[in-house]
Amino acid sequence: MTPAGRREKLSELAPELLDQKKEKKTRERGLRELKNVGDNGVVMRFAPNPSGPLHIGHARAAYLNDYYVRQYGGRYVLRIEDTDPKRVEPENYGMILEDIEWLGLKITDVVYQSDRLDIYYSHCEKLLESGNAYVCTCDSAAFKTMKDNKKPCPCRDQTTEENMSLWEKMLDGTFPEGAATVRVKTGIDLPDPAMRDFSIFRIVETPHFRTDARVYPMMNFSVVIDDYLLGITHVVRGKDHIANTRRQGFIYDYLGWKQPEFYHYGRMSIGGLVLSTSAIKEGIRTGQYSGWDDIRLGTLRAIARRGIQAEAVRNSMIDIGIGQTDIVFSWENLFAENKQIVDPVANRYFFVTNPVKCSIKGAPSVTAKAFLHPNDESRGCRALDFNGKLYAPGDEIRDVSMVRFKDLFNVKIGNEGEKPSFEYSGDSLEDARKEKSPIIQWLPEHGHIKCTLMTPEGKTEGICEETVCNEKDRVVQFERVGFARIDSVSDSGIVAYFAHR
RNA sequence: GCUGAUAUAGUGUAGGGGCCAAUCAUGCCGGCCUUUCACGCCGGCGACUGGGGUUCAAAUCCCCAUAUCAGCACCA
Repeated sequence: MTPAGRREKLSELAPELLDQKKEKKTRERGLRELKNVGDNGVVMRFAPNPSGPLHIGHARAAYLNDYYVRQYGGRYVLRIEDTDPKRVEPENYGMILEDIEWLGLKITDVVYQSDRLDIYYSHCEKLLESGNAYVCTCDSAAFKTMKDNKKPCPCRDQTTEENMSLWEKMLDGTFPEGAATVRVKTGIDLPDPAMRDFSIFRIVETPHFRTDARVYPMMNFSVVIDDYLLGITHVVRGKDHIANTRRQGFIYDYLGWKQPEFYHYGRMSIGGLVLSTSAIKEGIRTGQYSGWDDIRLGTLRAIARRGIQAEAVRNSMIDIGIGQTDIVFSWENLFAENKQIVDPVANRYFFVTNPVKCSIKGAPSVTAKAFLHPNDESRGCRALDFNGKLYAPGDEIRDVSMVRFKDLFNVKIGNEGEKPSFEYSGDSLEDARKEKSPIIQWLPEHGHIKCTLMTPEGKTEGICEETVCNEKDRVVQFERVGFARIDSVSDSGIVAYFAHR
């Protein structure tokens, strides 16, 4: 029974089921509800540290939080966590902002932690004064040994006055880097070693280009202060922070503050890809990668360059959701999302690899018309002139006796001695179908341009239609090859980056 | 080692005691449509980690095992 017949039959038997079916189809993707959402919606945050541009892992955090802000309304705070002078570089700030722009996040507030050191200091002093923190001057390795054996270090018993004076010495430069740290008193005999008297401030002598401090808060401290002061209501972050959440709980308690709601999603590994910023940096330095947007990388700028749309990334991330299961990121699924977005808009063009110039005997000179998009004829056609000769894909005219050049005509392929010969064989599409001739792409003798198709595996040289020059920065579909973003157009030809089939 | 988390088709997800011989997407296979091996449409394939327990009833609750992951940094 044909699909139409089925539908007709169903409408006779049970018309209400037709609607049901449609409903299923349009089911929209979504995430689970958040707990304790107030009348004013939510305040969420995205908090990258500026050690490099954003990558696909950041996109998950960014979009998950973004989703809820859009869902419930409220504010979305971008917080630049730049409290490690050793890992912040000026150019990264700009790249992060660009990446966020590309992602299309609904950011409402932007704060830099390096602007807020005084706030952290004053709250640290509160903890010191209430006896919930102390300045530890032990060697870090020695402390670790004591901590591992549930033994308190001598500094733990210092008086408030002693702690305050040591704190002053941290700030005024008396202590060199590494000589002192502030610890929260959580309990040195806690069953979980990760909870025991962890550090909340340290001395770093490396200069910071945005501030001239030498004492910096540790993430577990600054995050608590900021989340509370900025009114963050819900935090969605990776499960690598699950211990941090519990650590931060101590600080919330000591300060008498209520915690936001926390959600921790599972680890996401990205198959066959270098994500570590330090490794990428090294690769760029040695010339192994062309830059942060080298298409072999998982940075957002790299996947953007390949023609992956931000919306496709968003859909993928929402689809993955906030489950705590560890997952393997699927390029396949991302590509499918991207295709859904890009297919209706991408113009179609011919791309020919390994081009072979063919003279077609007995063929009339014609101008072929091919739709820019087969499902939207209103967009018009490309015109491809044929004047006796054309370029055919070398690999596809071997071992066949007849082909149809798409939108042109049929050609019989014979073998005269060593060289194949080509003979016009009519315009009839039916004939080609009858013969089961492959329908293949081709390019005019004049009116084509060199085109290099870049893929993560390497480059493919070929030629494509001249008018592709007008598609710079857009995604096109090279028929039977796949979708690609036109990256550059010059006299020497076109460079396109392959996205996916 | 200690602490904690998680385990549903190849991949990602839904389902949180009976409506589950388990959802949806992707993938793969077959068909239809088509001057692309695209898109669209139709059909099919494919999974509850294992073992105990609770219960009339367990993918769902409990315990154990196994596996994986995370944290135990003066990084974030």
